[in-house]
Amino acid sequence: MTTVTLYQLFKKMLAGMGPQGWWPADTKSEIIVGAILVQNTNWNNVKKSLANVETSTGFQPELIARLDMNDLMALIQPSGFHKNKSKAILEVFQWLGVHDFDFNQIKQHHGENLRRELLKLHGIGEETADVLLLYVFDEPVFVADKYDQQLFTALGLAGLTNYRKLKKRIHQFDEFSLTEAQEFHGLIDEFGKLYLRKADYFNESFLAGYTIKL
DNA sequence: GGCCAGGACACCA
DNA sequence: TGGTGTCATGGC
Repeated sequence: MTTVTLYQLFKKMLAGMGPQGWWPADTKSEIIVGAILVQNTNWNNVKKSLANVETSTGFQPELIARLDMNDLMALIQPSGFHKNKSKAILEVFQWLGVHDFDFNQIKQHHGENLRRELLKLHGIGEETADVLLLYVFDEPVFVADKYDQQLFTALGLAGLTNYRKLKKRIHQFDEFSLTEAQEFHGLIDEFGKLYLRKADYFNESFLAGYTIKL
């Protein structure tokens, strides 16, 4: 058994898998729409919806904010939950529009309250809020999604049964730069798809035999 | 043909 | 706080 720190785990995964280039999108608007659409949904379904939204808006935030709810529902129908998700998308983009879709201005205006403000928006929960902080607002935060919980459980930690419990146990995240934090989340999710979907897969991975100390 | 995917929310105890 | 049902679609 080899014990690693969180940052050592990141380096190990980066060496084992290579850079993942997350988030896979060309614009911040595309990241936001994708982050909402992917909630409990396979990315392949999300891609169909993203293509529809791109065709109709070019991911111009002003156009997305002005979409008719029914039109938006039709565009994102392939990725499921289109009623909830269309509402979430419109709320977020109308909220962004208050500050002219200027992400730096929004960040400055809300300061330390940015995460709390994001959580007030309907359809934005803890994970999506952290994803937006990490990939849209350039804050090096840790995203504690289901794959993270499974990974850290496989690495020997007990009791990580939900988002907050894991999030609370991550103290020493300061050593991660922004790009490293973005890469780390991508690595963990891609690792999860390969090695965590079934119980035994982890033991076949390059992390078998490792434990983590937080 | 059932299961599930890069969650969130309302409702309940 | 913590657990459960619901929301929808497409791939396997």
